[in-house]
Amino acid sequence: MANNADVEQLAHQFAEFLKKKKYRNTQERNKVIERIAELDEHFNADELYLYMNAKGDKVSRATIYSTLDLLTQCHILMKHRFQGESAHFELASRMPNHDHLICVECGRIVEFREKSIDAISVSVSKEFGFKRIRHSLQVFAVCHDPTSCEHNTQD
Amino acid sequence: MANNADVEQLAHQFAEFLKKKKYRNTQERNKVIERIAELDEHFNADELYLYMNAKGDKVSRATIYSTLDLLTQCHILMKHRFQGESAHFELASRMPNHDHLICVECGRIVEFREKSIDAISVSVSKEFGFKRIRHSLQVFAVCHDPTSCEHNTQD
DNA sequence: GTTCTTGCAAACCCTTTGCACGTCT
DNA sequence: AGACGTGCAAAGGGTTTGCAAGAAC
Repeated sequence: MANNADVEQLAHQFAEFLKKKKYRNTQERNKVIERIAELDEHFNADELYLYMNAKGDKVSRATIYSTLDLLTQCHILMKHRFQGESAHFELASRMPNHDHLICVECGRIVEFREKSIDAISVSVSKEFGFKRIRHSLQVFAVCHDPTSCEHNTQD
Repeated sequence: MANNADVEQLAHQFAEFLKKKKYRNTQERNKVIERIAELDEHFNADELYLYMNAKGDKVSRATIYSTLDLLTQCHILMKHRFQGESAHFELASRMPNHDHLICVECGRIVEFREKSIDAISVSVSKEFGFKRIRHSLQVFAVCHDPTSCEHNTQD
């Protein structure tokens, strides 16, 4: 939980977005982006809510959800949905164009980059006359680490 | 809604699964598989429930959910989760190993087969010491058909 | 001062569950 | 007969929403 990805740069990017859309630049929204920059891992709305509460920030769940939505709109965050779980978010800048390898036994998620998938998704889109925006590839598998598979749920 | 994929073969496959697992072969479960064989498209639990009700079958939502789960377990159905929507199902035999191209404007879903993705998912799994089970690739894009994009939500 | 955002709790959707009744073996 | 499956309605988790109070512009 100590990444400190360019908070300034993120805050700036967010402020620009808000201005362009004529949304207000509130304290809560700024707190959210500060805290998000501290996170290294995927997180969901409730984890962020609890994290911020633990840090003494007083931001409601409703605001968390609404701000996460804004941050996804302006591509600061990527929103993922693994299996039947709650939505997970992560900084788009953290590891561009990666996909996920998910252990169906222990829930562990490994990130990987495989550039050919990008090219494939572009060519498939073109083939059907679509304009590609992004893709999401999830590979479900079983990891080989029995200890993790027995004890962990999302490590 | 008129495919009539091998109902017999599906029913047989399901019956075998039930027997092996010592689950009971009930009227409701059989009705479900019959109706599913009639469906050409993806569907969700509620759509199936309404479809069956319209056809005069009296099967509760609880049973629909439980039966869809069994059918997924024995690989007769594939279960997908697109975006933030409800779970969608489709016959696995309908189009093996395909992935989805999704228009973010109109929601239209195009299926495509691109065999190289399978190979990639296997080699990535191996690289991390995982044993691949399956993958799910969703390509988000904008389709070029303005009419559809304006009026439809899931066509 | 007006409009947008917040916070709270209630509503919401999809899915699962508890329990009494019915059905399969 | 006994165990399991069903149907109903209620509960559950995650997310959204309505409304009154508060902050941004």
